[in-house]
Amino acid sequence: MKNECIDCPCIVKYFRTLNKCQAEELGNNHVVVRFKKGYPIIKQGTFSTNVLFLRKGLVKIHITGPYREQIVRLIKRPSYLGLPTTIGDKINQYSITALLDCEVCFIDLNIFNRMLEQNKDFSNYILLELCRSEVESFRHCANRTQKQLRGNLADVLIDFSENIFESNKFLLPLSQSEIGNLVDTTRESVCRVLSEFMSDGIIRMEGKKIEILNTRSLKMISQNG
Amino acid sequence: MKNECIDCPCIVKYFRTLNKCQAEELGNNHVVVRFKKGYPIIKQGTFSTNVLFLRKGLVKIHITGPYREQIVRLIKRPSYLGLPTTIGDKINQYSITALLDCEVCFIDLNIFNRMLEQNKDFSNYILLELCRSEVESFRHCANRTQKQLRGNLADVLIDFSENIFESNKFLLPLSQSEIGNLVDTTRESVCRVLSEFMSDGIIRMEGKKIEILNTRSLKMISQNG
DNA sequence: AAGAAAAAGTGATACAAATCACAAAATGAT
DNA sequence: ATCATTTTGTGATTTGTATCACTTTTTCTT
Repeated sequence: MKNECIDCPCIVKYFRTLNKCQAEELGNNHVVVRFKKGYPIIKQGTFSTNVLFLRKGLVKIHITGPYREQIVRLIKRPSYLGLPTTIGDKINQYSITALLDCEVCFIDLNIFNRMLEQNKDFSNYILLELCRSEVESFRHCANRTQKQLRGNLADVLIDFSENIFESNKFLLPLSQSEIGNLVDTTRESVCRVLSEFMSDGIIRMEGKKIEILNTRSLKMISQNG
Repeated sequence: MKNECIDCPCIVKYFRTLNKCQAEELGNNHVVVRFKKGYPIIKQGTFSTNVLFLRKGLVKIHITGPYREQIVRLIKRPSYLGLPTTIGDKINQYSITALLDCEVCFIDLNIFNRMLEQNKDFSNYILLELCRSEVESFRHCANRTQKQLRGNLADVLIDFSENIFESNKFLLPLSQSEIGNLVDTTRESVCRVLSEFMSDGIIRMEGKKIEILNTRSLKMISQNG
């Protein structure tokens, strides 16, 4: 499963284009690991000494709450994974699981820290990343708790089409109970609302393939709960 | 309202004790502002070029959601305020309001950035702060959406007595509708549950003064929803 | 390709909390 | 001290969603 790679295109290439730091610093101090769809990348409660960078695929960040599993957010490439916990106390506060086949760079924490220290642009960039992601979490959370089911589901569908797949037609890589975990509801309720959306002609479903037929309606539903 | 202060004890003193950076760097590049209970310190959507440090008092972080006001968290001194937004895109993503009389240091963002650049320990400290607060947000959010009202209210009371006032007897600086905004429910429901807690002998109330009579019960309620 | 396991669909029922509607009490302003 | 305003307390009713129970369909395994 593991395979070393000296000249892999992940963050090295990413930084080269963004001009964020000397890509050379990484050298072969990182490793690319492939994860098949559905496999865990990080497990809540475990110890971590690597910074992860998602160079291919899509993952979910989820935490085991008091009663059910809760999906906090989805992250698509290219992006760092779990920065706050790796930089923080090293104990992973959440799990990360592959929703599609993924390729993840594991960067040694020492190297990462050296980069942080030596490169102002880079550390600035990381700081900004953290800020953005916290604000993002706030918004996400506020929306979810204030809207009701139809609104939240509409949001998920819109988000998928706009940000995750950038098309109105996509293969939803989540089961209905996973969608439930994302919008804080049960599998059954997700099913019911999706059926409603279908019979209202807002979406069309074929297995896990979803096509959004009426984005305007979805946005309306998103707005008035 | 405003008054300059060259030798104020806020962050200067704070850093001196924590040995996080040369307190001198701040010099008189910061200003202390006092806010009376109930007054807004930062308003969502406004532009900010200062880093804030709460040296006295208690504040709420709240965002105007699609339907109601939502309190994201309470912050007591000593603590930075709104770091992610000030460091980020400078537009405040949430409001901050004084719950008790407060004193806040306004530090010029340029100075703050210079400190970040020049002092490794300091920037490390800020990085850690950000990480901690993000993870904290996750947990808070997950708990709230998974438990039901009684559990959430119990949590708020426990949090107040343990972290905010460090005593079982406190003057609750929130109205019932504010508590509602904190646990995502209505004023009426908060009232009802508090009454229940009273008649169960778990708490005692005199106006806004709340005394916790049975912490064990509260923890039980917190645990099993 | 066949059988097992997981996911999806859907009705009936239960229930926590929202909403509405007032009255009582507390707090602030003049 | 008095009046106005904001908070609190509580009942009656509605409602969105959870829960339970079962069937059908899809997906995975060997």
